Amino acid sequence: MGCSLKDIAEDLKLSKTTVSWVLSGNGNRRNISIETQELVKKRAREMNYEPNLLAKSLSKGITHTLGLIIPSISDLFYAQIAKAIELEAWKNNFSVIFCSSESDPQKEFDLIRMLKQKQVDGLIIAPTKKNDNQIKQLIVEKYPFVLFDRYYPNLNTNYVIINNEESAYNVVKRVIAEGRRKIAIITTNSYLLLMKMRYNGYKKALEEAGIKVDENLLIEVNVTDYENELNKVLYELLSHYPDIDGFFFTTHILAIETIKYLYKHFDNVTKRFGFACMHEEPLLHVLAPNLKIARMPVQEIGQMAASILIEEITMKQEGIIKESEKVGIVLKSTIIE
Amino acid sequence: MGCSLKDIAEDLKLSKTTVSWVLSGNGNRRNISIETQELVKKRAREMNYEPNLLAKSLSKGITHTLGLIIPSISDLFYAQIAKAIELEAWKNNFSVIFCSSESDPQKEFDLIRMLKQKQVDGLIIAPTKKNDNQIKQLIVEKYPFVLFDRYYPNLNTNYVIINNEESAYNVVKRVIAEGRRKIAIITTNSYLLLMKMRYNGYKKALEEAGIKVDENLLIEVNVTDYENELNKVLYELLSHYPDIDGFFFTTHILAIETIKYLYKHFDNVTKRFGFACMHEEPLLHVLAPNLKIARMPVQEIGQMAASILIEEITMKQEGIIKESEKVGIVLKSTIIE
DNA sequence: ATGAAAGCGCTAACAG
DNA sequence: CTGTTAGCGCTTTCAT
Repeated sequence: MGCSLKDIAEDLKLSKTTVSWVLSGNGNRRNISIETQELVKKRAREMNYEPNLLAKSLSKGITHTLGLIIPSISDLFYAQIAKAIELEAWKNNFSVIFCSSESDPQKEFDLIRMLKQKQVDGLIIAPTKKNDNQIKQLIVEKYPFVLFDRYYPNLNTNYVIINNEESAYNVVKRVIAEGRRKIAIITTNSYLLLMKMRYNGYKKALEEAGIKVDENLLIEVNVTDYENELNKVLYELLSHYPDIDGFFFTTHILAIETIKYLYKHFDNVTKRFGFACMHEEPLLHVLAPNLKIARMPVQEIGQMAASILIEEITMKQEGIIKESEKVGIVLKSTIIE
Repeated sequence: MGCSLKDIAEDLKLSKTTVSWVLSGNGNRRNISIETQELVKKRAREMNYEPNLLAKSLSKGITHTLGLIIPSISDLFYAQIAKAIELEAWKNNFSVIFCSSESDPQKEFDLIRMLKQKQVDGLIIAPTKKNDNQIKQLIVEKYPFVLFDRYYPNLNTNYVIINNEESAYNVVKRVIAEGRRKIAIITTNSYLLLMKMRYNGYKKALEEAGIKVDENLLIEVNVTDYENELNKVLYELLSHYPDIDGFFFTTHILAIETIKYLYKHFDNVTKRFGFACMHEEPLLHVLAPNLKIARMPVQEIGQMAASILIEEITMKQEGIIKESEKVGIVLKSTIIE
């Protein structure tokens, strides 16, 4: 169906080389006569020629494709970042294969492997695992990649994260400033460093205000089943400690579910409770106007991650090996109240 | 870095052919001795062999990659469908390159072209254009693809859509049943067939209830700038027709923005107005408990689209050409009140 | 039971 | 200015 370089060459009684030069835009640099160039281009158009990028990639050793691995593309936070990544990639003539790891280490492993086999030029990963040999392996192989959202502080990698501790601190501080004293923290995946940091921020804010940190007000739920789990856990929490007057949510998903729950079971929700959460969700602020939000700079996260990666790929491609000059970026959230 | 078939073959003093047979799992079928098979596999493991899928694809003519083109991956509706597509693809050993067209016909065009050049085995598209030559071209070329969300009724293609008219009708009917009589419709992209269908459903519900359809209550906004536009337009609408007592939104985005606006400018929003909208958004229902929703079967849409496409690709691959036996699927929404 | 060789569609060093 | 040739890594027909 599709015609190839060879077809054009034969048709024109030229060599594949010549045709290749002009069609890949190197006609002038290679001193192909203008007439020949025009001829080839014209014929290519007539024959509806489309280059086979697969063949080109195999030959040149670059696919102009990135691999993106995130917990789930249907999570708005990651979807927004994915969008920014895609845009930046498109600007640079890259496309992206997107993969949801489902927070499953095994699937993450398989995905990375598959993407490497498909010869993507680089990876952007929000890793799920605590300590990862595969990541170390990537480093050893000098495979270009950048981590975001989560990272490994003791590994020398590119990464883009946000100021988690500070954000949490700022937002909880504002809830305290409203006069709330008994603030519960709802969290998940606490084995992740970023969650620890958010907890630390929460703690710091309380301590600074002279409030004792109460372990009983720390609630952790399992992400995979939070809808059910939260209902149960919140019920217990609020019956044992009916004087709770505030919540800090370490993710927007937890905020959504909890506020839903509260609306179902309490009146005057926003009078009774103060709220703080990480990441903005469109309607949350309407529902709880007193909510303090640390808004994530999603565009920047995606844009930075992609451009850092593409930069590294390009360098590598051109043989410029700037050994171990990895870039780590910490972006700031915006506090909304 | 990575080693190839050839390396293993040389190392083992075997031919590439033999190594290829066993590593691609065809050892038995090709009568390679068990010992040789074990030997090869062992050595491959030791040498950390990973197949180059690019080369394999070029050779076999199948990439096991799909292209997905949607208006925007950061739109929750599309993100959910994308997730379902990805899952179904993964099950069948396919991966997917995702592309946001930004509702820009030119970008859509370029994306389809690029994906074809990258030799994706098939496309899943939520097309933006009214009438599309490129789509017709795909048909001529027998390029596997499936449309969803939007489609071209006069073209013989695979498609997966929902019962737009009926959904709109059902949901508006319920608002009327609550006693609302002056129901405005907020819509966008009315050139799209699916929007026309939703409008028809709205109209049908009104007419059936003996309510005159008032053109002045039909508001269309431009998606690309709806935040600003909506504010202005709603202000005017509500000053001219202060007795409006209900809204039907043809997309969840419009619902979100409008309800935000209403909460800012009115008290007793849910007493004063009845609401109906297409597609579910988590918090909307909490904010407006009287909202009638036509919930889209996002999982099914994605799952169906992907499996239809993969089915067709597989058929084509195996040379089974079931000429023009395209499948069109109309899924039903679920009404929530 | 295994291998030689051509081919997928493109690039690029080298020749002339 | 243009062509020859080998090669990217894998598959597959046809020999042996």
